[in-house]
Amino acid sequence: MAEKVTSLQVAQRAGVSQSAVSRVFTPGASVSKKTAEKVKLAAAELGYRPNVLARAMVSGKSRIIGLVVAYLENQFYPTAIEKLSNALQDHGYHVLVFLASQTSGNVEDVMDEILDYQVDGIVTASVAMSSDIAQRCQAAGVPMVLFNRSQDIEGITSVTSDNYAGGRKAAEFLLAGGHNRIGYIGGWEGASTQRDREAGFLAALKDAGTALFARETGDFQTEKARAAALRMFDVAPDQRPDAVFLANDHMALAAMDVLRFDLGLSVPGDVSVIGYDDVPPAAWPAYDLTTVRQRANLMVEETVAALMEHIDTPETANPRRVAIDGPLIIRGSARVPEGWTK
Amino acid sequence: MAEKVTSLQVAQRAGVSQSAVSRVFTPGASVSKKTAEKVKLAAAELGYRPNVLARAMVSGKSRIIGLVVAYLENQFYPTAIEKLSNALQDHGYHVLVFLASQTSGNVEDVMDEILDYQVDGIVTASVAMSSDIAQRCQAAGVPMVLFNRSQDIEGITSVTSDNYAGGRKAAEFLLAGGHNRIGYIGGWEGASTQRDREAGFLAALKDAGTALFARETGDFQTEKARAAALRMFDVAPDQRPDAVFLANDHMALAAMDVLRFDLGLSVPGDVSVIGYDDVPPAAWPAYDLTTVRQRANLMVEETVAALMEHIDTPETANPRRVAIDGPLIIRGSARVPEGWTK
DNA sequence: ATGAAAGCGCTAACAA
DNA sequence: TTGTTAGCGCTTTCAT
Repeated sequence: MAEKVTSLQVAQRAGVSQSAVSRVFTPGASVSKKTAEKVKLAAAELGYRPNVLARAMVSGKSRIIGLVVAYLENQFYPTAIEKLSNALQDHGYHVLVFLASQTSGNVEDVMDEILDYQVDGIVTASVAMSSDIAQRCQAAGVPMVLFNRSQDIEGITSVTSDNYAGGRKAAEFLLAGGHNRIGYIGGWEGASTQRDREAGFLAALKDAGTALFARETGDFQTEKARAAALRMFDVAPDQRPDAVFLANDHMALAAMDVLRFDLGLSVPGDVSVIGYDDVPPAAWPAYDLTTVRQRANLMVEETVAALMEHIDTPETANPRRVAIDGPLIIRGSARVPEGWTK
Repeated sequence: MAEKVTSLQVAQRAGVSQSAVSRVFTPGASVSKKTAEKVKLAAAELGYRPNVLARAMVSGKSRIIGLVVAYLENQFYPTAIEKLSNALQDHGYHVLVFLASQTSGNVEDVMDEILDYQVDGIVTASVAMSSDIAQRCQAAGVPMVLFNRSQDIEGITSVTSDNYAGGRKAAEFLLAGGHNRIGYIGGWEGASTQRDREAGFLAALKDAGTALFARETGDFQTEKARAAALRMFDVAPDQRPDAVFLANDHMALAAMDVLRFDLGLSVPGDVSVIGYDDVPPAAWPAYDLTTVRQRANLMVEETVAALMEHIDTPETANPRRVAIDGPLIIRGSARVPEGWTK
């Protein structure tokens, strides 16, 4: 079996020094055309490829980005991971995945593990971040960007959609549709997405002089969202909201099922439903969910750009909080006000 | 800012040799209780953590598993990745993700990149594998297991569901339901899952003396599956199949939408539909899809077990082809034959 | 049980 | 442009 081929072996075969080989495989190095060719030939014959780990040790750059994810149930994340991983591959980086679930300890432990791998940067997708952890990364000189979460921590870059504005859009649409018994089913209360979406939603309601009619929490989970929907809608008709905004599509889809199949209500005839994310199933005809789109492509682009900037030019890179505006995608699950078009 | 702490610094602070520190952080090494305590204290004070990359260089074990994925559209994969990553974390490994998409070159290039990272093992999820590549990995001494794909290559371990048996189950259920104009919409023809599912399906049909009524290809993609469904069902009623089996749920969901919303047909009144995978949306009331379940948990367990075996005891580990039987989950999208129960 | 010393495969000064 | 030399931070003999 073909054993590990080192740069030294290539050097010997090509009749050059080991460092010459190293130079040939280092983008910006100075080598003559002739040497380069000799080396490349020898390398090809031997099947040589540089050892990334050895390179990482001496150069201090592993070309690995640590990605911390909490859960993948919400389909927004798989999509985002795919795009993120792709974008980073184009920059010569690869993604090392860390799941911050119960079985593997808490976020703090995970961050330690990440740092052990000498990653060049960290992306946390929807994970609560203590300022303590953030500081440790900063101390270690490892840039971090929060994806789909913002945090009130000085000097930490985050990329989100404009959740506040998105919440407003949902409310304005419902208001324009003539609804006046409007409910809200929130996500996990610790999430900035939940807070900001609700804040925008409530602000727009308030601006219109309307009070929230009902509120429940679904914790971003299917079963809890179903339970929340039942609590809110399995009541006397005159106690029932005529519209509901849910903090994400995942919950909105579950709520639509409860409304239509458990309670026999019509959507949007009896109740208008709006979600947030615009995950693929939201567009499926069986749901046709009106929702605020998160522009995953843009969010990923900004994330990668920020990360590269922090890695390449740490001195000049300044932390920022990017909030990307997303459109309300008008479909059939909420009554369409006069003058608005799909 | 806290600079990088090395084992040497810890050693000096603890008043021991650098190798003593190494031993304390190496599970099976011999250190006295006293030294261990001194070292641990010093390490804690300094915030020392071993550098995984340096360890990998000398030990030859990176504790990194390369994962090659083609696409994450099919929701079976995100789920599987999450479980896989979790299981590997419990064994002290982490997953480095490689996407084998167009933008990043073909599978071959990706495999080279993976090997550059000195991974201890490779899992390929639904990726076509040439015997050439497989051999290169074997030559490099890196164990590989194929997840959800089998391949006719000598000596390569794969873990799949029992797709042939699953295909049979779908056919038998449809047959028992009294259907006699049965159609099949296949996935990407290069996939072993597609081939095996169809082979089992056709075999059961043949056993019953029934011929396939119609066949189309959906390539495992939403849009192509929609188009295939339209070709198959947008015809004169007497030319229309009364049942259809699709090679995965992703396509089955799309087909149900076409049937009900584009063509105004009733499911299962006019047409029975069966899918394969049992992804979460299959259970949603709006679809309530009858489907063959892939037991992701078991598949992941087997994958991890095989991988660990190949890594820990390469001599005694023998390649195997694991096919895990999965039940037919009877829901509402296909007529339930007398005597069968949900 | 512990320390000294020799690398793992590579990059990055530094000379030449 | 090239070769020589010195490490990167760690594990692992080998003595002691």
